[in-house]
Amino acid sequence: MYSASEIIFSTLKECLVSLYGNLDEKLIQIQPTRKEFEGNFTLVVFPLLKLSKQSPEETARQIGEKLIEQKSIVEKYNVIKGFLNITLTSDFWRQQLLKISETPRFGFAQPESSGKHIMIEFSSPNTNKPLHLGHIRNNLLGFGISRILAAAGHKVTKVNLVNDRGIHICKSMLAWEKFGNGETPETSGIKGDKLVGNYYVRFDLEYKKQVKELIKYGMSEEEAKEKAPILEEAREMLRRWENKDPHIMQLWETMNRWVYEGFDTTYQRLGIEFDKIYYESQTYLLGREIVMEGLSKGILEKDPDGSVWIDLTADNLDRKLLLRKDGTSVYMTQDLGTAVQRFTEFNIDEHIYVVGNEQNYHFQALKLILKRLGYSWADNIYHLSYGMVELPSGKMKSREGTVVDADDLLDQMEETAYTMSQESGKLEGLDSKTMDEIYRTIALGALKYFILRVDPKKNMLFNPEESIDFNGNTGPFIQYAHARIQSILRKVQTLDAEPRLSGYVFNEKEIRLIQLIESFPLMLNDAATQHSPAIIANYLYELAKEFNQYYHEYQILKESDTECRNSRLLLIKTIAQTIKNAAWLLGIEVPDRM
RNA sequence: GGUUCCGUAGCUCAGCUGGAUAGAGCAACAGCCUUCUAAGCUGUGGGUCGCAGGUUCGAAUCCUGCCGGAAUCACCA
Repeated sequence: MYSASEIIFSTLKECLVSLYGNLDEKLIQIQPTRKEFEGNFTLVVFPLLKLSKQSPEETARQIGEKLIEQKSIVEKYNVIKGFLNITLTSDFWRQQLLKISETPRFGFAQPESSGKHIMIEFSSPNTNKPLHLGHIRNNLLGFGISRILAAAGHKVTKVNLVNDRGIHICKSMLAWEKFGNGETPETSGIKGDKLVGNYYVRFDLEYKKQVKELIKYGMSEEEAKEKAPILEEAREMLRRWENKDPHIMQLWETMNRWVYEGFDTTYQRLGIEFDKIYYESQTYLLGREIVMEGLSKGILEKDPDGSVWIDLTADNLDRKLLLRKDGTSVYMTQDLGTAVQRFTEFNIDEHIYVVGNEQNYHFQALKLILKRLGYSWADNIYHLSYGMVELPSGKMKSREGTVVDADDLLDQMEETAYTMSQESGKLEGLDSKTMDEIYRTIALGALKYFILRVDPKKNMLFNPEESIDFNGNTGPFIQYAHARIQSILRKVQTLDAEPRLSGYVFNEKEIRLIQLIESFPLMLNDAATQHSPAIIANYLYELAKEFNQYYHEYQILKESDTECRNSRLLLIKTIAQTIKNAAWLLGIEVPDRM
């Protein structure tokens, strides 16, 4: 079907051509009419004045008259300054509504119809600490974008590259060996990822103590930080890991397993899943061959000490290390390797990395290096760079324990949902299992909306003192609108007249709602091209708010005129459907009652 | 110092591919539940869109410069 904006565009174009002859399409500027004026669409006439050679008002009137004369879908128009406000007929909007209501997944493209295969990497946790609010933002963004891109018709592969090796893991392992007394998730009753995280904090505590001690004995701070015995021990452990020392390998596997079990619980709770999970312990050697090849081609350079570099100063970046003097690889080397592997072996067209903005420099360099090495697809790498979640006290730091834990936050929110629900008594009569499910849905919806409604690239603030709100511009607000509609629909068994034939004339508010529903595909498209779930979140809010106002102002079930009643029922049913679809893109479920 | 991003109401955020009188929510205050779910609705107060120039019929939006904040510029990942 053609959208109203497409129709109004071609309609206007036809009229303008007949008035002024052929013209540049860019001159036709159409926007939805602002709330305070009458009309559905507005044509800005200023750009057309050169053609009409008349005043803005006269030009607008001329075009308006032409529209009325030639087009039956145009009901009326009005002119304010240089703006031509056009009102389309109620019947036109009814037809649009009918078509939408008959398309359950309205706005969604056919699966994989674009022919484009996009890989998206997100989450990518370290296995030495539990997930906190910052990770939640990463996960929700990645998952949201995946759904949005899939809905836009792309083939999407979601991957998670687990950072399961390195010095930071050894720190947890070492602290556990030293201070753990054999503690396990089973013996302690602590969730695996938290248990391991505790030892990461424990390590840092000990490390700081030792540094302080060394400084007291006259060492410089810099040297002390470098030479603390426990850090040396951790380094030694990493060396033994790299040499596959059986004892270390076993410890590593055990503690990682604890973490994975913990992660799985949290992922499941958040409703997040992946198509493929990579482990860095299996990919960290990738990229060396690519570097060697670049070296032989003279694109890279070798220093006297044997380390390999690329000089990016011509592009305003620095010199970047690709292989250490001992020949081992660094972070960048591995990323080069995995990128080449994914583009060539999986034949993907685009690769999105959901990674915090602290790594902007890294990804800028990554793209540039790949380009220098001759990979033309380097331009199809997109770094979805998102801002930090900050606390009033500043950044979250796992090491220092100043984080908002993902599980704790969810628990707290479920508690809020429970309390609010008990107070309202709306769920009375349901069994406790169903009720629990609803609390979970509301808590999750609140959290997801809270995170996703903010433009990804902006830093956002979370104040743990003020718990996440369930009123106003929130997830539950949107869920509530849906539940209200379902509540009405539950009470009506059949539509006792065919809405298709109805002579009911929609009022302004109703047409605004239809127009909003109708613009959903545009929003989806915007969200996909801009990689921004926030666009969908804000759209949802607008739709829910508009509905709530409508709900308050007009009767539906009690409307005696059946044509009116059925038209309204069709409208709200379609609103519910749209809310559900849009919320799904964000991973937010909408309950039928709450 | 270089690079990137951000700066809109007391707070949290929309709006930014140039269009009409800059919007929401929270907080404050005043109303609305014998009427389809009050997690809602209505109203009041609250703004130098960081500052200064420029581009033009028109700038919160684009350009330049400054100011303020964040991140980054590791033989860490």
